[in-house]
Amino acid sequence: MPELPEVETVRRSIAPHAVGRTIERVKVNLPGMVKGCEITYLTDNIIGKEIKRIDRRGKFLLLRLSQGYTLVVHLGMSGRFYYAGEEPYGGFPKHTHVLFLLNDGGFLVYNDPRRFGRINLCRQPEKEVSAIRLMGPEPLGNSCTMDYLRDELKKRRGKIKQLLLDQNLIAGIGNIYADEILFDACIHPERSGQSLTPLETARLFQSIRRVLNQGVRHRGTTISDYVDGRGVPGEFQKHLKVYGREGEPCSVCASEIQRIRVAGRSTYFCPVCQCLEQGKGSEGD
DNA sequence: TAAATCCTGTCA
DNA sequence: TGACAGGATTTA
Repeated sequence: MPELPEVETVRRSIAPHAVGRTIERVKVNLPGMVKGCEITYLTDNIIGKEIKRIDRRGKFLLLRLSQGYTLVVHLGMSGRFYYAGEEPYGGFPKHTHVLFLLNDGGFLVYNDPRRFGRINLCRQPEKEVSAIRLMGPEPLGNSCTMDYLRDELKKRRGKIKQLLLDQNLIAGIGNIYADEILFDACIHPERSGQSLTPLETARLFQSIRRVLNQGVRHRGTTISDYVDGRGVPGEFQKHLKVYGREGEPCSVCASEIQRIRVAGRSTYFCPVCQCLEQGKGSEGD
């Protein structure tokens, strides 16, 4: 579910209810969701800590706690992380795996039907969590420059769609936004990254920033599961140009949107706007 | 580089 | 009943 815009929206919507609060109790219903540290380490050390700040790195939420601890949360494919002012009548929903009771009587709720997510407590996530350690720059930050993108595309192999999904190249892009970015940049998802012309690389760079910013502005994309930190769905699904639109007319040229499989993922594109031969050098991949 | 894997839920 | 789903890691 959650890509950069969704995780960023969760961060922003949860912060007003969590920052400044203290974690009074923690309840782990499904021990398997705690990965990367011992459960007892988490439960023993998190009690009494104040949530000082909430950061995001790629698709990770980082809850900075007092005394140097960080609660690391990844939502996987179907995870939800939200604030609830009180326990709902009839109890928390199915698949609520971890609960944090705050000192205002509210809860931070971690719910994940497919269990692909993870939670752990550590002191230096940027060093201890390898996915974060190896992660590429933030596409909406200053460290991700066009020069960086051009140089990386030059040395990597593979299709551009797959490269956009690689968190070690650029952090936070997932299947929906990769397709929307490539449509915005008029680049076929199966083009090899190395074959992009300087002009196309420049377009891609702009499209990454533009589309992700749009996603954040519309508070994320809700296809089915995703809700923000207060349980509110996003709006960007109303603005998707290609993702999930197989067979529908392209909003630009009215050609039928196609669906293919790239790197094991469903991939939607316009065969005319994103022509495979556009600016193509020679090779395939 | 691709496919299998971890899971449950939903839809055709 | 089978295919597929917003992710990431492991394996062949």
